[in-house]
Amino acid sequence: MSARTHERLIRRLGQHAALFAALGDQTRLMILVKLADGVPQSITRLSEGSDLTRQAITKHLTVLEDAGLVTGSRQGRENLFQIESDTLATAHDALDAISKQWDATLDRLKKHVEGA
Amino acid sequence: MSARTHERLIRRLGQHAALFAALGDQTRLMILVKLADGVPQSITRLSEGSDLTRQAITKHLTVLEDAGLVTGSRQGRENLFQIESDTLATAHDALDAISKQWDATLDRLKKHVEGA
DNA sequence: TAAATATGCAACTTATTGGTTGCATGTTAA
DNA sequence: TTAACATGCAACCAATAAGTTGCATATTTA
Repeated sequence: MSARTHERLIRRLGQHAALFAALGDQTRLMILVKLADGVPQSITRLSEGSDLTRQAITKHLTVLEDAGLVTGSRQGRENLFQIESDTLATAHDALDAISKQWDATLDRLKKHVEGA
Repeated sequence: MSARTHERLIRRLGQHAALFAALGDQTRLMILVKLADGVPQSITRLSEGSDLTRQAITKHLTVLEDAGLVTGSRQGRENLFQIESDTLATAHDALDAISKQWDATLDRLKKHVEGA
């Protein structure tokens, strides 16, 4: 691996880490699940049924928005949030990158054991 | 959604959150990448090339192990760690669950717009 | 216009995380 | 049997995260 390739890898890891960190909270996953039906929802709406305060939910939404997982748009007195499926796909691909590398190793290993 | 289904969902979200949280750190992703070539490596080995202390790496390995992403086994005076690809697949599936729900919504939406 | 609604902003508290240093213990090799 | 090596354990520190309360502001609606 060249030095430049290595640098790129590091940078990408940083972005991915931020993404996973945003996903690494039960409340935030719950918010994503609520938004996964495609209907944009207000902060108050997203707070309903939770035992947390509206402000806590707002903070979580900020984290999700910074990670690019949701976007909010002010609509009158409401701030409607919706999911960003592309970013979700990015996280998906990051896991693929690691697991595929591992799978490739597994293949080589299997062939080796089989005497191929 | 029934109350029991809802409980299960919550429990699963908790597990998934822990998994993503473990993935949500640059140093830990780096460790996983190092282990992704399939060769079990000692703590000292995994610490080489990092500007962190061995103990810091040890802590990260503990987090990864608690999340089920790696396992360590003592071999003489070394503790050799290797990746657990199944757990990685679990995280993968969790993202699938959310993004597929979103994709389904998108499909319905598209059909609706197309007047189908 | 006045009341109700939805949100934003800021200060503050507590718990967790990421990191360190120092020292003890077990293992291998000269 | 020492010396070198690999790790484990514990105390400690600084920064960040998660949550709260209180108050201000903008937007509807009766």
